[in-house]
Amino acid sequence: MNNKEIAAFLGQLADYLELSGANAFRVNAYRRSARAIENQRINLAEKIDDLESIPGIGKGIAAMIRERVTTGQSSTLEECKSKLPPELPLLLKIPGLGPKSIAQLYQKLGITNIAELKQAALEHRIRPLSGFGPKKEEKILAGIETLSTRRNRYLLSEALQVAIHVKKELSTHPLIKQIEYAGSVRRQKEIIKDLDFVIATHHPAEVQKAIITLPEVIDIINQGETKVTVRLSMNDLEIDADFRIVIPDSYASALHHFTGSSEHNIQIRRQAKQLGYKVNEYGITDDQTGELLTFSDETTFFHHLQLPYIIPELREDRGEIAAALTNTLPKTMEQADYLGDLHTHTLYSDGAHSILQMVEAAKAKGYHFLAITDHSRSLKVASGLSIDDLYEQWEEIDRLNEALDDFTILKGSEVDILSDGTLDYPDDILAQLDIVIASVHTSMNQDEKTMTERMIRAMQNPYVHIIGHPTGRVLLRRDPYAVNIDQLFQAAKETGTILELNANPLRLDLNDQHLKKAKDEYQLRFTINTDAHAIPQFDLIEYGIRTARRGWLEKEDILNFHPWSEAKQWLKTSTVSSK
DNA sequence: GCCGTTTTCGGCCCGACTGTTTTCAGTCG
Repeated sequence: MNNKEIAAFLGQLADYLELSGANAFRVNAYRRSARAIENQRINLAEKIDDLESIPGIGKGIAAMIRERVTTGQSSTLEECKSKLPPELPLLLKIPGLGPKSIAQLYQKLGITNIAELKQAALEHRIRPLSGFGPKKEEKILAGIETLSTRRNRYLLSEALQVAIHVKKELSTHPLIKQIEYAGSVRRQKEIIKDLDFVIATHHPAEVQKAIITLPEVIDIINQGETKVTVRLSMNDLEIDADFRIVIPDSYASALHHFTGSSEHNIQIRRQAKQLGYKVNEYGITDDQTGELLTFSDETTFFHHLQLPYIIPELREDRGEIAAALTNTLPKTMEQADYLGDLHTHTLYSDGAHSILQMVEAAKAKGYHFLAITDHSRSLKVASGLSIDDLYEQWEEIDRLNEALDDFTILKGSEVDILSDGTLDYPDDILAQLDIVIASVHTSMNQDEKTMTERMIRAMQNPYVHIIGHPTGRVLLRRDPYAVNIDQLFQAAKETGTILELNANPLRLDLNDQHLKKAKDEYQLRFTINTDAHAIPQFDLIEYGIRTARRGWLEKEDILNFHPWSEAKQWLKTSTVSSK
């Protein structure tokens, strides 16, 4: 049983407890413990006797985890399940419905699932309950409809496009002093549910009017004095957006507050409390004097809490406050220092541009090197290169390299890992390449043992330098391969194989949490590449770099931030290598 | 249920908005 499963188990307990009217702090204790476990570096099953050393886990929860891990059962969970219908927690997903309302619906009307709730609402049977009325009834019906029909998860790249556009539209407004998108988009999370904006103005009423009359607004969901929620439609994409309006003095605090994450904010407020302060979206209040302090920017806000500036990407309550207190935050990498892409495709396989065109685009971005890594021969759907094609490509690269100063084109391949873990080119061919990325593109449904062994076998090949998109997920479309990530990392460590962070916003693979784990527990090294199939995709590197920041990586950990003469020393060396 | 430079009890982050109320509970972020 892995940490994720244990965390899910505790989350399930929290849901049931909440629905049965348990003390909110007790419920919260379960949720906190679930979160603490998700962030644990060590597999809990191996730490089963020492669970109480994890902050947030005491005797009670530790005992429940032990029972669940060792027996596969949980008497507490069984008891909860025997008292409440199994589908009741699903009602928590309906917007506007919380534990109190659901408990009442169950107790008074015997509602146990969404279908029954819908029926009761349509028959106006929920109206007489205390706290319910016609509007609530309508809201519930709308919520059920939304749940079943509307898309409410977006790629970072999709959400960011809307956020940037709206920010630009409003920033020209004469009464808006400052505007920024906040929330998960600013933290660069890979999947976004809704947008958040913070606006500084002395004229909230006029600004509100400007917001609700934006051409993208198709629905006004909430409207208060300082907060308005709307539904936006742009590029065939509909997404909710919260706007928070504050006076300019409060802007920095509000920006921090609405950037979150909420778990990060809780930790910030705890830190503040220890210093005798109270933090809210308007500023920091001194407990002694009652004075509200405001800040010109987030940096001075953090400094007042005796912390260095923490970049938004790190604000996930994964230890950033503790690291800030000890000055051990990762050094922030900048895109300007990225020296070259090591995973790109050209017309030779399924790319859209020639080698020369790709090289010119790379030079224009200020790169110093570029690896051409077209697909290998068996990947027919992507026009994989035969060995003869490869020879032809090498000649072209040699010719181009001769004409280039201060730029190096590397001969590479994204070679397929065949279903048995062997590679799609023979070793004598691989040995002649500057850079070999091995990737899985076929038989993606193998069981965990088979897939893990397959990938490890590929890493054991002395000519494989990098594993491309190691988990194979495609966000919102395809699950990762069934691969044992710890075994994969261990093998990478033993074989000296570098793991890729594929920067395409559909992949972001490895993800932030994997990166942190791979660095902390296995001291691995990484490469960030776009996998560009066309020139504009070079720009996707920004998603990779920001995901790497979320994974607590630093320049030093990443191949692409080093000059090629240095970077190539990182690659696995083989005695038969011709290089 | 967890926790302690406020230490074994009594707190636990903080505020906006809605829809229901007749002063506020519930939900959300």
